[in-house]
Amino acid sequence: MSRPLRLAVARRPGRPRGGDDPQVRDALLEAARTLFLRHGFRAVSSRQIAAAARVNPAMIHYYFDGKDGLYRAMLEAAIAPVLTRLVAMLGQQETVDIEALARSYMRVLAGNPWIPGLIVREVLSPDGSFRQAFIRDFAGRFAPMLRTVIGREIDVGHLRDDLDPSLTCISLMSLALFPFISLPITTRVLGVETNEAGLEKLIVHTLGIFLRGVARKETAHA
Amino acid sequence: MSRPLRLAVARRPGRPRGGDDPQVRDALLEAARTLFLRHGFRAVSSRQIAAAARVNPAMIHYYFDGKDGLYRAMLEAAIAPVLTRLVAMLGQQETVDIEALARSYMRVLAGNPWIPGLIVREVLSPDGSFRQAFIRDFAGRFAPMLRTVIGREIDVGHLRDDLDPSLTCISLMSLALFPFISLPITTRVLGVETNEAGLEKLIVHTLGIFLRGVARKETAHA
DNA sequence: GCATAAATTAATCACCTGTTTAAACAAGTG
DNA sequence: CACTTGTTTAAACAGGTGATTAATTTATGC
Repeated sequence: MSRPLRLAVARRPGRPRGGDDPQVRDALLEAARTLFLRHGFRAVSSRQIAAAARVNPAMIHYYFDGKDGLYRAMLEAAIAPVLTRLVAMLGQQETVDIEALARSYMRVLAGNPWIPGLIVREVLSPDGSFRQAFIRDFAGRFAPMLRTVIGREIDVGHLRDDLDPSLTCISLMSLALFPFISLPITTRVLGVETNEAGLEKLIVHTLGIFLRGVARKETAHA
Repeated sequence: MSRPLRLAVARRPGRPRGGDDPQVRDALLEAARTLFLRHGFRAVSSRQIAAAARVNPAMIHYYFDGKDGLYRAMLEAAIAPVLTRLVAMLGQQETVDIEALARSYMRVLAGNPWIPGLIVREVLSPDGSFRQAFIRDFAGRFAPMLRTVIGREIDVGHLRDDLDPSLTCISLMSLALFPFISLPITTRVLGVETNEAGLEKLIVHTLGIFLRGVARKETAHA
């Protein structure tokens, strides 16, 4: 029992044995993702994040140049994969099937439950700190793309010709996104189920509403 | 020029002449509404509110027992009138016209632009501090009511009989609410207009999508 | 082996937070 | 007049904030 403290301390000062370990950096990113997305940027302190990552608070400044930098890094790490996949999905194919697009979009939201929360907190909230970047890097490109696709469908005659493309965009986004951002409420006041079967029912229902809502009279939904 | 400071200070200590002035209290409530709804609870300090109200910070504790109490009072003052009106609107009439209901609901949102922001920040955001009360006092009553109304319309045969009432509720809320909470984004990426004409177009468009989406085949929309 | 660089710690910095206190002043009351 | 009550102020309080520093330990290059 000569040096009992050694066992309690996870890591003593000094350069670690292994080469360059991304342990500390990754632990900080993970803790930041959990805490920032749950409680928001201002509500979480650097000390809390460091404690959750079992790391010294000074490491935040060492690796990310402060709390702001950690936040930015966490946002990029969280958003980038999904974003690029979604944009690629829309950019690859020339003929876009709106139904398939909405379907995979909703599956992405259901598969990454932190996305709706992030959108609500950082994009839709007044003063959302990510709003500007979100508009520039994503919405600014995605929304006009979608409008173009819808406009073409209207011109071709697949959709009602009295539709406004922009407003139809909004309706589609509303139907596809809002159910997920309101999930914490609707599960409690409407008893919506979040399992796989419930998700599939939601998708089918939503697509049913939208497709009937935009279809020409002759082209009634199957 | 014996006591020049008197002119610079707006009010010296002591009981004011008039009876009980609600000036300070109201000034605090107004400043709180402006700042809280714009920047959120945590981002605004007591000193900022007091400064905006041109009042000593201690007045917050004197009148509202602290920042929390001021927040609660501000929420109640802001929500109560709209809330009671909306619930009364749904409770009075026995035969509910869904189209008229959605229409007036959207007009309320458009007429009180701070409501969408408040819902996003305090209800939909994770850790939204108003979420519990919102569910208990409003959504918990409003949503089941709406579901009942929709379910009856399905049973009567006005709507498709393969519709799920709960999911149809969500679709209606999505279509009616989301365009307003996403307005700061869509105005910039889709150029949506927010004037009276644009609002009317949005309402007509949204109702067109929804009513066609839920209508039976025979009962095609006008 | 020795100097240098990298990684980590404990301690501390200046500042801001919500709140509280003690006093000052004005009005009402006897 | 004295006394109490209500309102307001300036000042301070205890605690938390992000950021920084100096010291410490280890790994690496020569």
